[in-house]
Amino acid sequence: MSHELPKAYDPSEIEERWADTWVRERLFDVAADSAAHASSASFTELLPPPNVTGRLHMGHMLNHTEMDILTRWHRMRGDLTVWVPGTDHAGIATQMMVERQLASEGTSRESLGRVAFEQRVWQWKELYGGAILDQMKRLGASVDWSREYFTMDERLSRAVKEAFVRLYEQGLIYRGAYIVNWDPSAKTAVSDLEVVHEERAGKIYHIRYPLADGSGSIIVATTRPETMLGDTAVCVNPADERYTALHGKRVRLPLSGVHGGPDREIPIVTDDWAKPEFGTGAVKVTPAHDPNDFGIGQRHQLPSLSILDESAHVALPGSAYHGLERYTARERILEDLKALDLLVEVKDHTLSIGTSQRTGVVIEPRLSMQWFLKIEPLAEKAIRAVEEGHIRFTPDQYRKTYDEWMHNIHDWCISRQLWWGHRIPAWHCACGQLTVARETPAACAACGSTAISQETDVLDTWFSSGLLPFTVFGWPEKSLDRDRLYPTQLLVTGFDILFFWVARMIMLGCHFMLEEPMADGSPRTLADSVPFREVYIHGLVRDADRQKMSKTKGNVIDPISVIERFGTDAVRFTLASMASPGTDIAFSEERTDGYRAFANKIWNAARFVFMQAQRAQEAGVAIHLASLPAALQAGLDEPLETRWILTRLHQTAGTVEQALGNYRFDEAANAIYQFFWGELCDWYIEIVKLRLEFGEGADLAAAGRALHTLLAVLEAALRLLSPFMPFITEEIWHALWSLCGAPAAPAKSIALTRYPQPADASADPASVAAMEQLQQMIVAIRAARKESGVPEKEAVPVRIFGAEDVVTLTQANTGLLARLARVSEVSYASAALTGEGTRSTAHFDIAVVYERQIDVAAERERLTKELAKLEKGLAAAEKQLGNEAFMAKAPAHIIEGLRKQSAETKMLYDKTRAAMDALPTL
RNA sequence: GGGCGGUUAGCUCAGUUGGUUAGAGCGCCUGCCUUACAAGCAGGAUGUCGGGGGUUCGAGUCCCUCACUGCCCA
Repeated sequence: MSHELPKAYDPSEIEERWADTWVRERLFDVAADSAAHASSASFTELLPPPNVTGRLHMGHMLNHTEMDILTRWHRMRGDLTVWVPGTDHAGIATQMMVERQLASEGTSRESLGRVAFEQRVWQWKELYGGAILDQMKRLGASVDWSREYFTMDERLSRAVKEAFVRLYEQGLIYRGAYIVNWDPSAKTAVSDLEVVHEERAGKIYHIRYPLADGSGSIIVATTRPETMLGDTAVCVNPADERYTALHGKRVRLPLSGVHGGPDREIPIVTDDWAKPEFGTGAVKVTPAHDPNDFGIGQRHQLPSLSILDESAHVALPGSAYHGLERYTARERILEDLKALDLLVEVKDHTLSIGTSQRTGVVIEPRLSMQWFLKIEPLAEKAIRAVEEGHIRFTPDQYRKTYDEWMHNIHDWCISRQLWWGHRIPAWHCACGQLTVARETPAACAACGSTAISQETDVLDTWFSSGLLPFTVFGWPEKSLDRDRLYPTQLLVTGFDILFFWVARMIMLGCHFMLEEPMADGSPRTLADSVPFREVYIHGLVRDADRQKMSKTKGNVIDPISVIERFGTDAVRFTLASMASPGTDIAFSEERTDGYRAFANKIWNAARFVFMQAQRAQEAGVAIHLASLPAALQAGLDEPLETRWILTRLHQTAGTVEQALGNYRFDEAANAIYQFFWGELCDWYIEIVKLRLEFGEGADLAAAGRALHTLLAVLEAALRLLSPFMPFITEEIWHALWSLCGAPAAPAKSIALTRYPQPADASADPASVAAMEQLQQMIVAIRAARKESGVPEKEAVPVRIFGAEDVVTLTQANTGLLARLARVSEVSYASAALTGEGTRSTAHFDIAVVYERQIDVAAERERLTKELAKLEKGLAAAEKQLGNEAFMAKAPAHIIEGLRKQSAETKMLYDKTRAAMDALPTL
């Protein structure tokens, strides 16, 4: 009993079934020892770990589609292929999520306490953390689930601790009070990268500060008047002559008195940072709340006065503003300044404001004690790794972006004041000693006190994810995985995490792995220390109008819902076909609909082939599926269409091979699309119908050969397509192998078969030229028929004029002309054909013999247009050929080509002219 | 302010080191239910390659400039 495909293509049923099967059968797991012994090339990829709180969006879908195409391609080429999935604990995001949940229950993390809160987050993770990976399975991602990780896993946590301690021991981690970006909502420091700068309309205020000696005043300009409570100086440019007389004087800072005491006196200092042309040329200096002012403060030994607490409320006991939120404080201060007549001017001003990437609130620069990673020694190696070509970027332009950033990098603030994350392995003692250790110490290393407490800060999430390329393979332990799978081959990601993640992995990978010997014990070079050898950066998925998707705009496309409507295969193919390196993707449903139609086309082509196989078997023709590889090799005695389709398969495999090697998903997808639909379905299947004659007296041997070619080409085309459309190809492929009732497919999955290589199919370039000639002729006849008003079904006689090769070709393929162009009879003319119902090319003329009148006016219009076009081409060619410089300098093949083309154009022009003249005048 | 892209058919995009008369999909127009597929088949229309200048025998492709537009960094 042969496997029958249902008449209707229904992706949802097929896809869910196979997605489950692939995971259940663990098809893409690679055992560690098989990895060690494999002699083939390895292809390892790390999935950019989605946040455990995440939901799949179109960006993931693009990323996963591209990675999966490459993974499946490499696997089918026989490489040792490992794609490692996992999720990121996502410090702030997850903590916020759980805190929100707690709030809805009327409680908070503070009332729960740290330990209980952490437990609560783990519970949350167990319940909801798998959502995004479940969604991934629906995409068909062929990952190695046996290697799945979570960044807070015991094993990875140990590695994180080890990395931290080593960096500390190497003097690369230090702790200190600096101005950091403070998120007053999450109440934690964040790194420079987590601050999003945006332009906002604001105001600049000119405020008069009276001189302490009563001799006058100085006017400072500021966009943040509330910070004046923390001013410890006023600064002017030393070269600014307006203020020379004030150098060294002091001002009395308005509103700064506490407990009814006097206002503070602060000095006027000179520093180049004050720009004479900005505002009044005099700026207030608030070292505790502005990074630039902090610099001035350090240069002039000014005190730092913190006046805002961790939630950005004024913290200045005894002050009238104590306890006010920062913007309320601003209003009150402005009112009071006005009342004192100290607010000189208020002007509109566009200011660049930093907001928190996670919470969206305005970042408050704040002086606080934090842990930093000294970045320059790491950056140096990371720069060199790319410079020396150990890591290649595609598109190449990102190399420059990377380089630029790496050269202007600042120390990385790695501590976060959160409860969810890798807690920093450092212990404080009352004696002031800090103990950094791999294992929890029993006592203070300096004074022996057991009253030590662990640092409350946790590490930036990106610190642990930056280590992943080696920690997932077991670092710091030695392991087979590490020897065999590091460095990974490729990283596929969006540019948005180029700095967050890609750059950090490079720095940390080069730093840590350089110390690790190779599998054979030899020292590792920088080339083998890199976390990956290639980085492919894809664009953004936008909506159909090229708008960025955002929740506020309400134009977010949910991949799962699109998948439900069109099928995963169609969505994958859409993304692949539009994924041209360096460009964003405007995701359109119309286009997706088109690729669902493509899937449907494939489905029906398969149904057709299977029906033919059934017919053949009923007629007693045996089908030998084992002979399919041999059927891809055709001798010159095979029919033209056989040699042609095999040649095209050969060429298409080559195009796809090259395209995928260059990350040209679009070219690869389009080549397969064109081959499958435009050639296999539109031409080959139509032609082969002629051969599939299993009736009485038919040539069953020839029909059997044609059927085997058809089966072989279909089977190869499915393999070619399977990385792009894994589900439908899997379904049809299995159906194909059960055709003869022999249920043994050569593999558990099409994904575990061999990817078609050009040499798998024989190539006969002459067949392509001949076939093109025939195609042109058929198209010409169809057009002429239409123009003469021949009903679709009616067969008509055709006259042909052409050289001997044309005659030979048509004579050998009359059946083909009859079937595809409904030609009842061919006769040959001895002279060029003109007149009604005629079509000409440079090589032949055809005329349909049909008595009905054609639309002379329309025909005249068509010919006129045609003539104009030919004339233009002819003129251009003649001008070129008449150009002595061109003739002298252009390469021979160009000249030759142009000559040939010019001659053909001339011939066609004459024919068209004649056809025009032959039209009856009105 | 510094840097990097983009501008090609109605729409979304290709166009390899400059080389013959610029392509695809969708959409549009016309005719067909030809039993694998109407989610289809066949035929057809559509471009001063953003403007200007330059290099070259030859420019969509290289250079300069202007305009518009997007992004990154400060």
